[in-house]
Amino acid sequence: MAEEKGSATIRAVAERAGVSVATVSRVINNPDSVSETRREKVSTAIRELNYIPNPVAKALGTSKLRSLAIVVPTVVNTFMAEAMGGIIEVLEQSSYDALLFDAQESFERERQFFTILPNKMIEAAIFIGGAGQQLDFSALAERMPVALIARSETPENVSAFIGDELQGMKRLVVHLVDLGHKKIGLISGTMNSSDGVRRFSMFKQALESEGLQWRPENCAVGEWTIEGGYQSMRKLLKKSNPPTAVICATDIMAQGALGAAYQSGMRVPQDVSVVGFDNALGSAYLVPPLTTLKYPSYRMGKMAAKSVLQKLEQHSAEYVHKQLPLELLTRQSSGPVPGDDNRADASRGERKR
Amino acid sequence: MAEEKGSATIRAVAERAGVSVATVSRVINNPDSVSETRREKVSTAIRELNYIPNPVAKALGTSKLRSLAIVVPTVVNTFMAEAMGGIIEVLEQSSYDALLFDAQESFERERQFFTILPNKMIEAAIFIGGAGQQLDFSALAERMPVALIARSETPENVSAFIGDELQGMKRLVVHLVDLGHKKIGLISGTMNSSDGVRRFSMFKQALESEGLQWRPENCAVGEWTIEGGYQSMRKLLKKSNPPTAVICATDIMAQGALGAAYQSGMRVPQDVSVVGFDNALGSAYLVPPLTTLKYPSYRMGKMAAKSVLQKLEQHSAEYVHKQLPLELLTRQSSGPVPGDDNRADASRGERKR
DNA sequence: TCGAGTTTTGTAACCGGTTACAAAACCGGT
DNA sequence: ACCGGTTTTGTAACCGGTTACAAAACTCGA
Repeated sequence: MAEEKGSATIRAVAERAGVSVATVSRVINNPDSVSETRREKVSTAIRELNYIPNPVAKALGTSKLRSLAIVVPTVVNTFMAEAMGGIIEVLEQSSYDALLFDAQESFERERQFFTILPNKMIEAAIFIGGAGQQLDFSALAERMPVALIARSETPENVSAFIGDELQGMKRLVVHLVDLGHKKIGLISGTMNSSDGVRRFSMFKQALESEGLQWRPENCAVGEWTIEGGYQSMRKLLKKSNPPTAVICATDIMAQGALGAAYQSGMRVPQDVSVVGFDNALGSAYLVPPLTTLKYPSYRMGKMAAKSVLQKLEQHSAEYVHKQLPLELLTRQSSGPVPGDDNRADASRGERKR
Repeated sequence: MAEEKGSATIRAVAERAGVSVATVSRVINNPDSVSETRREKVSTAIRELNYIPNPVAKALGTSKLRSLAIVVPTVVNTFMAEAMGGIIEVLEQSSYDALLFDAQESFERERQFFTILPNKMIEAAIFIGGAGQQLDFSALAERMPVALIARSETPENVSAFIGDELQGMKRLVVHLVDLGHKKIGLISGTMNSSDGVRRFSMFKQALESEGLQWRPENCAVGEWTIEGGYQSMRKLLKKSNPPTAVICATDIMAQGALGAAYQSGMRVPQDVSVVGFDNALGSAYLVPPLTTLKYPSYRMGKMAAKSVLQKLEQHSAEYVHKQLPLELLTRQSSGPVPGDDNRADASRGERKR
C-alpha cells in the first residue's frame, strides 16, 4: 500500500517504524549494525512510504554528491563519444553520475574547469583528449582523483591512459614502406597544440628509424576536423610532386583526406594511399575502408572510470599509468606505391621487416 | 590578500564582515535589498576569503541543484553527439550543468530513468532520439520540464522538436524519381521500435504519393548501426533484381550501405544510388559524398535547451512543439538510374515534378 | 521632537540527511 | 541476582546554506 510520491523524509519513516532517525539511517547505510527486528520494521516503513533518501541532503552531510566530471574538448567527435561510452558503461553499475563539461575547443575554457570543478562538489574528473596546451593536473588531483585519457601529461598523482603512439606511428610507416612508399606525407592538427607537436615529432622519428628523410613539403597542418583533413589533403595533392602515401593524425582527418582525394580525381589506394590513426567509429565502412591504428578509446574509457572509482572508494588505491599498444588494422585505403614493379611482392607482404 | 582555498563558509564571511549570515546571503542573491555600506563590506569579505557558496547546501535549502539530465539511447552516435553539443552550448551560459544518462540501447533502462531522475534533484530532462517504444512522458513532465528531440511522442506538457520526416521522405523519393528511379528500396531499423515503424510507413506514403508501388522485397531492416546498414545492403544487393536506389533511415546506416556496395563491386551512384537521412557529421566527406536530408540536430539541441531553461525560470512559459523542415542536400551518392536513356534529362532536372 | 510608515538587519528555524556520544539493552559467567 | 563487557539505540549537533518573522534603524511630515 504505497503512499504519495517518493518524497517522504527520514523522520517520517522513523516515526512510522517507531524508531529514531539514526536507526533508519543505519538500516540504509549499514544494516548489520541494526537488530533483526528493527531492521524489518524500518524496511517495511521505507517500502510503505516509498521512501528514497534525498541525495542532496546526504551529500551535505557527507560532502559526497556521487558525481564525477567528464571533460572533453568537444562532444561532437567519435573518439570522445567512444571514450565517454566506456566511462558511462562502468559508471552505470556504480552509484555515480556523470556531469558533462565541454570546453568547446577553447583552451581557456578547458583551464577554467580547473577552478570550477572543485566548487561543484564533484568527486572526480576524467579528461579526454583535448588538443590544447599542456595543463597542470596535479593541483586538481590534490582535491580529487583525476584520470587522463589520451593526453600526454602524466603527473604522478593522476591516472593516465594513452596509446603508444610512437610505436603506432612506426607501424604505420613500416606498413607503408613495406608497400614500397618512400614519399610519405603527414596531415596533422595545428602546431599550437601539444598534440600536434607530439604527432609531428613522432612522425619524424618514425621516418628516421626507417631510414627515410623527413620533408616539410610533404606535411600539412590544419584544424583537427574533417574539414581540416580535407583542406590539408588538397594542399598536398596540389604540389607538383605529392607524397604517394599520407598518414593522418586522426581518422576524422583521414576521412576528410579521402574526400579530398576523391574530389581531385585521385583513386585510393591506386593513386595515393591514406592511413588514419584511431579507428574511429565507421572507419571500417569508409570507401575505401581505412587502414588505421586501433586506438582503444572505449577500453580506455572503462579503465579510466574504474581507476577513479577505485581511488574513490579506497583512498590508498594506486595511480595507474598505462600505455596501450595500438594495433594496425590493414584495410583497403593503403596499397602498393603507384608504378612500383615490386607491387606484387609488396602486397604479398614478402618484403623484409 | 586571498586566503586558503575556496572553501570558506557563509558564517565565516558574515563574521569577517561584521554582519549576519542572512545579510551575506542577501548580498549574494538579492543585492538590492542591502544597504550600500554593508554590501560593500560583505563583498570585500567574500573576495578576501575567496568564498564560493556551496551549491549542495544551497540546493538543500531551495530544492534546486541547477542540473539537468540529457538522456540518450547511446552516446556513441553522431546524431546524439551533435544534439548534445547544441544543448551544452546553451547550458554553458546558464548556471546549469548537464548530467548524462545513457540507456545503452536498452529500452528497459530508458524507462528506468523515469523513476531515477526525479530522485536525483534534477530539474529538467532532455531526451534525444531513442529508437525504443513509445514512452509516457507526461507523468515525468509533471515533476519537471521535459523536452524531446527527434522523438515521435508529443504530449501537451512537454516541448518537442522533431524534423518533418514525412515531408523529408517525400523529398528524397521525388529526388530519386526525378533521376528516373522506379525501384526504390528502404533500409531501416528494427520494427520493434516506434522509429522503425514510423520511417517505414512514411516511406510507403511517400512512394504512393509519387504513384509508385511499395514492394516488401525492396526493404531490409536491421540494427540502427553502420553494421546494420551494411548487412541490409548486402541482403538487398544479393537479390536477383535489386532496387536501383536505396533510402537509408539514417546516415549512419547509409555509410554501412555504401561500404557494402563498395565491397560488392557496385559503384555508387553509377550502379546504385544511396541516400541517407540526417546529414551526420562527415556525410559530406564520404566517398561518394552522401545525398541526404539535413536534420538540424545541433539546432534542435539548442532549441530544446532553451525551452527547458525558459520553463525553469518562468513557470508559465509555453511548451514548444516544433517540426522543422528537412533540407535536401544533393551530393554525389545519388545519380540517374542505370541504363536510363533519359539520364541526361534527369540529371539536368528536366523531368516533371 | 515625536511617531507612523518604510526599509534594513538579525535571530533562529528549517531543508533532510549523518554521526559522535551517551544511554539503554543485552550477553554470558559466577 | 549481579556484574562487566558488548551490542544496539536514541539524542542532538552538524553539514552550509535560505528565509519567515520580528526587531532595529531609518524616513519624513506635523
